[in-house]
Amino acid sequence: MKLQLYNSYSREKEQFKPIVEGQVGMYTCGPTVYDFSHIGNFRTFMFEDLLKRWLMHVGYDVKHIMNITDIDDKTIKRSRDEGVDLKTLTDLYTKYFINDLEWLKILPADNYPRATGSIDRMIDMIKVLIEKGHAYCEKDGSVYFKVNTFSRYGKLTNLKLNNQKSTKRINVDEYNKDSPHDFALWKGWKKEDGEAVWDAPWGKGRPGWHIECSAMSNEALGKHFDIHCGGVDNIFPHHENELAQSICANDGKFVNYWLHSEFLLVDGGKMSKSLKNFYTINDLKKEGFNPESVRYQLLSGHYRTKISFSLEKKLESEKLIRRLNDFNAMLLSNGANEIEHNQLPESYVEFSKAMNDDLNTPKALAVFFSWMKDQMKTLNTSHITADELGKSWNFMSIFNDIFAFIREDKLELPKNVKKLVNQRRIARGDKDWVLSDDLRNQIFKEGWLIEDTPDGQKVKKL
RNA sequence: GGCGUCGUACCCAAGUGGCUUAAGGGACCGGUUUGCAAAACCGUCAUUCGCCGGUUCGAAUCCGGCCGACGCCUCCA
Repeated sequence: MKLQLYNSYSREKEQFKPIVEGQVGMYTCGPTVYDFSHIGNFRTFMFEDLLKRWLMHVGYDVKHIMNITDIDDKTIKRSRDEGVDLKTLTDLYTKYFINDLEWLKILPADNYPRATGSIDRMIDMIKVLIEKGHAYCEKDGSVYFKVNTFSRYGKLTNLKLNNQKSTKRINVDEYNKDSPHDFALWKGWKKEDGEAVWDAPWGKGRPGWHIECSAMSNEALGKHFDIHCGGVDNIFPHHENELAQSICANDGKFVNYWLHSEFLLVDGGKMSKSLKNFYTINDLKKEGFNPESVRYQLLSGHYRTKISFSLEKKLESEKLIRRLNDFNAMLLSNGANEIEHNQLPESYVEFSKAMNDDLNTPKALAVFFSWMKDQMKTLNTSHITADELGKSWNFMSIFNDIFAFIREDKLELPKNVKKLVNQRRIARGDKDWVLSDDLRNQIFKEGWLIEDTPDGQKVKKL
């Protein structure tokens, strides 16, 4: 089975075919760096990471670009509120963002272009749009995209413009646009914008939100590329507008596959800063999460279904991660990694089929776990051939290349814990079970788990 | 008002016409093992897929109605 991906544009699963054989150009909408990103944001980035890892696994050379939005209403407001200049603020939160990605073991993009680095390209595109009659200038120096000049407008979103209800968020009187649906390509300078200002032929100001992605994807991946991802909330208006302006400016094709991940819910509802029902990576670290169990929580539901994040699921995911790591350790202790082998167990076929079916991770995980159970049984109860071990190791390695659930931290026992473990070894030799149990409790309180095996004590980090 | 998604065991979650008298994970309970634990293993855990009706030889899966949850409709991943 070949890779099938659900394309938001056609609203169906399509077989994936890259523009250039063997290569994939992938653009993913990155964060607005005015604050810490939360776990909901990371769900999307995790999905994109999964997609990229799978594309790489099936043999594609992936070029991945993730933009950093460092100029918009929120960044400007925040820098004004805090009295910090815009660049200092956005540099800081960009750094935090990259650190969080690293902690979550999300593979870095090939490039993280910043919006402020592509202003010239944006101005060029806007110029073209004005020349072609797709955009118009207003007295205040703003430039708007004229939505009714693009007949396909609304196709991605499946919205019929004349059928829309006016919501509180859209106050027609505030704008001097021809139509309320027209969106800003360029925003004329206002006093609140301070020094966030660039010169353009139609007046000074700053870019609108959507034009940055058109400009940056264009620069990095060309006018026509394979995959564009984001969260579902980006479909409208962001991606719809991006698509319209890109196609109109470039007279042609833009993106072949639009992929969107669903929301992450907390307490059954959408995360929002105003409800304070969101977690940052720092919050999760404080709660004692390890990156692998966060990865598991985010990847154990299909990317197009809403999932709930909860602290209660922490135990479930940790248990699973521990079991996986035990299995991995078991393979290692049997020397599985030293066997040269290029075959895979039969279960891999089913695993790969699930992944190729629009990244069906719950199914793929089920296949792997079920296989793992059989393997563990064999390892525990009977002899396993070198041939089987080699195959198992290959599957385990591939699995970890995709999901990264194996903990890498080399855990050094703290001195005091080491001492307690030694004392316990002696107590056990003396069959002093009372002392032994007491020491086990003490070690547990230090955050380490003791398992007694025929080969002696095994110590694991909780 | 328009567009759309979803409702499967105590919890999470696949399956979308016969291969399923419903995967996988977690919790619970019983057993093997253990000095006791832990881990591991074995067993148990939905005659049933929100409700009602229809299509069909056959439906969790298709159609209709109802109930419930959620999202989008101009700057939120």
